[in-house]
Amino acid sequence: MQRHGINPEGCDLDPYDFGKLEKKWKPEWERMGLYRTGTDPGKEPFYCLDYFPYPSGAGLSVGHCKNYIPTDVICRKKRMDGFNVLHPMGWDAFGQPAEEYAIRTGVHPSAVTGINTDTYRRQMKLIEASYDWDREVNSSDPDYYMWTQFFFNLLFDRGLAYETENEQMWCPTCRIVLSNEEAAGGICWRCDGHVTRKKLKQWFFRITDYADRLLNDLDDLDWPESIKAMQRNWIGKSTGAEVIFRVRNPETGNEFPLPVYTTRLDTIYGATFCVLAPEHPDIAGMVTSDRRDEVMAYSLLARSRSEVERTAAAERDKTGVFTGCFAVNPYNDSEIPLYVADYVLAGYGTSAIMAVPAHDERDHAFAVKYGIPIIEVIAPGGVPRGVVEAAAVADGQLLNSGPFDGMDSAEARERMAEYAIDRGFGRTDTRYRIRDWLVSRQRYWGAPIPVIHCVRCGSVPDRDLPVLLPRMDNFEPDDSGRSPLARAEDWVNTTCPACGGPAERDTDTMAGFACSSWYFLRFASPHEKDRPFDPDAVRYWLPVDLYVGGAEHAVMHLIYARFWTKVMYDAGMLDFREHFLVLKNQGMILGADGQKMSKSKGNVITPDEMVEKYGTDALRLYILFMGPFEAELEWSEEGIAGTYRFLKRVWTVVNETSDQPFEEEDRDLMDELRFHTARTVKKVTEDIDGFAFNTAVASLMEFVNFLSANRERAGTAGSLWRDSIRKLLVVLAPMTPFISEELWQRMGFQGDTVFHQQWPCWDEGDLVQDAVEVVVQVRGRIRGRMMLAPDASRDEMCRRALELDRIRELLDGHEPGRIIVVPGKLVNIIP
RNA sequence: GCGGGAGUGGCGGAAUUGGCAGACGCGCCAGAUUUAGGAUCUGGUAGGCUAUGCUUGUGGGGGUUCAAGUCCCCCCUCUCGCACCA
Repeated sequence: MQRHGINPEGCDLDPYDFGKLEKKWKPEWERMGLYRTGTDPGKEPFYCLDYFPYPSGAGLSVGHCKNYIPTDVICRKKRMDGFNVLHPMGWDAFGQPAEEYAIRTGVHPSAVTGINTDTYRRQMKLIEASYDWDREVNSSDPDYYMWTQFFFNLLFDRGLAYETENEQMWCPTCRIVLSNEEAAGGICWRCDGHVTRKKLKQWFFRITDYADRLLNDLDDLDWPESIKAMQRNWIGKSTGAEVIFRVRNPETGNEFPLPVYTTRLDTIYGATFCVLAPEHPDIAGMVTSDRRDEVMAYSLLARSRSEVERTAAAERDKTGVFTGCFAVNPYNDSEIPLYVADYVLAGYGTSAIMAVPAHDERDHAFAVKYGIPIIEVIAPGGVPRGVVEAAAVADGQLLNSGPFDGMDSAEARERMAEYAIDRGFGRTDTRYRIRDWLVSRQRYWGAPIPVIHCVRCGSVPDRDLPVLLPRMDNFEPDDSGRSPLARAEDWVNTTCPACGGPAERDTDTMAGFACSSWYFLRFASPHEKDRPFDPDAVRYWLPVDLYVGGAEHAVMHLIYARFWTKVMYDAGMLDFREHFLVLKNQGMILGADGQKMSKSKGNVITPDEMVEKYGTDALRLYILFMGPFEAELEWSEEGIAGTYRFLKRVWTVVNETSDQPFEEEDRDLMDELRFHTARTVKKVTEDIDGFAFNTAVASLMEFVNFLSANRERAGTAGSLWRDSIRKLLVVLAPMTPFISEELWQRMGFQGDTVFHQQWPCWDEGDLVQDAVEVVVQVRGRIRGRMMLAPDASRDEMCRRALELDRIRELLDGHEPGRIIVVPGKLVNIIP
């Protein structure tokens, strides 16, 4: 070992051996129960939660650490700040991958899940994440999922769960139906495959009833704007009007009411055709016999194509067919043709529209293609723009609109709605894009839907919970849309809880997002036997103070869970409407090649290999230091080597100066030491609280550089040096626990562990320096510098600046015209 | 198209009530030490020039100001999310 500094020759330091420290302190901390949830009645609660992870077979990569290490630092600091901290971990353990693996290998999913959770737990302990493992939960455990089923029943009892048969989003690869959120863009969220449709009877949760509250309550949440924007967009509130057109079949003379939804009622005099979605339920009655074959063929073709095909085709070209029928505009009794076209979506509005080609781009494209008239009815800014070439979508003044001519769009929408209400053919209406939450899944490895189907009583909730998942050997799904559970006949056949007659169990399981919609409540009292949670414990710990995870669940987990909380609030079970007050999304860690880490690309870095090579402390510190918490960053092995070197410098400087005589000889050094120590403590405190871990580490590096540069004089600063080391170790401890604890013990500081120390304060007085450098500018350009007292007067600053040789030279005898002075910082002279 | 975020050295990034651009780290260069180094230590490191100084410089172009990475206007690029939602 190379010797430096002041140690006498031959007295070698033992080198920084992270492996030895980890081996020494892990069992010691375990024995002390350092991570147990605080119960001190005199302390404030702090609940910090990481996203509920699905334990995949691949284990954790360093990317996951970007989530778990920062929250761990926050929790450790909060404990030192004197909070009772709840920092739990558990497993979102139901789900497809374990089931797929089980099908391939014949190992039961519960066994697969056990292996995977063991790996996750081991790795989380490897990076020394300070979870209270006594509170671990597992959503596939009957003690847990019986309460997921309990909440299903709660939703059922409150009229928020219903069964309906319809065309559902179906992923042919996963052989499962998907919720709207899981099939965004027609792409399956799990396998990225194209989604098709399948007609099935499924359970839904009525999340649309809560759309307005889900939208409005977003305003008060401290969440990333992007997530809030995504949720607002997903909920998609729009205000408009529903107007009833009459459809006349010229062949039969029959008339049908056709409600359409529009946000542009002001353009209704420009409606020159109407369009039904191919899925519209009443198509059959609104087609003439000569058009029937063509219309039905079109409707069938449209419905058979995947979402992605339909959207992609639609971007190229609009298609549709004439039904032979006509719709009558209730405002002016004009008769306009009725089409079926796939650019009108089923499931939104009334699945039928009035088309105004003059003022809607899509209608315009369709009208041009099929030679339909275009009538201009809006003049933006009072000037008709002409609508032959393209639609004019802006608001403006009405024309060609009978009694409404000359009105502005906004006013016209109101007047025209009143007109429709008076005459009984329409009303104002609010619509949302969000659809009800399809919750049934045709899979084995999930929480069974606790419903019994009885011919006499219908669908009856099973109150005898848990409804246990039956043990099965073969649970491979098929293309039928029937769950594998349907094959467990002994389990399926049961008796009706209402009438006692023979009945059958529902054979679907719940989507995994049901399990994760309440787990944050379970952690408050994870071992509660007779109820999902202890209300007192929930009142103490909830809402969650800090929730951290990736951005990928913006419109899935994060919206479903908010819905369940509101339902529980309505049921009187909770006294808050939102459970995640502060949400933060960590940025992804990319491979060294700038690509997403993936097994197939071979660029995955595991914490295991990094801990082996550089130690847990260096890994933790690098994750914190590599860049802003929210930023997407590339992994760099040179980077972690850098933080490892830093830790070695810490080790050296503390050990080399640990045994100092207390002689107060060097006043300058003492002042500097006080200044640097206070500045570092302040910066680290504020940066950790502000989630700016990278700059907190940078300031610690600066501080250690300062100590290192002065280590030969350490003994001349009296006890101050030792005090600075003490504070350094305390603020370093949440980030790098092992080296901090070891050096704390070596220094012989008071207390059983560095983690039981109070977080240090700083004295603002220490931050005031005797002299500060003041910049002197001429015309905004720096021409000189001078040292002055920080509280020097404006006059003194001016005088001193004008005395500088360089400045006199530049002024060349001229009087300065104007002088701007920023006290303690700068003087700017304008000649 | 709509919505969110971001453009700063060779690289990751600092700096926001407008006040020294490039903290800290990586990489690189030079030196010291070592049998050796992918170890350690010291110093240097935005570009240009006629180099103790001057000048240019935070995606581009304008503007406000004594002073702009930061504020205002226009534009470009990247990125993420949504996308025929009437």
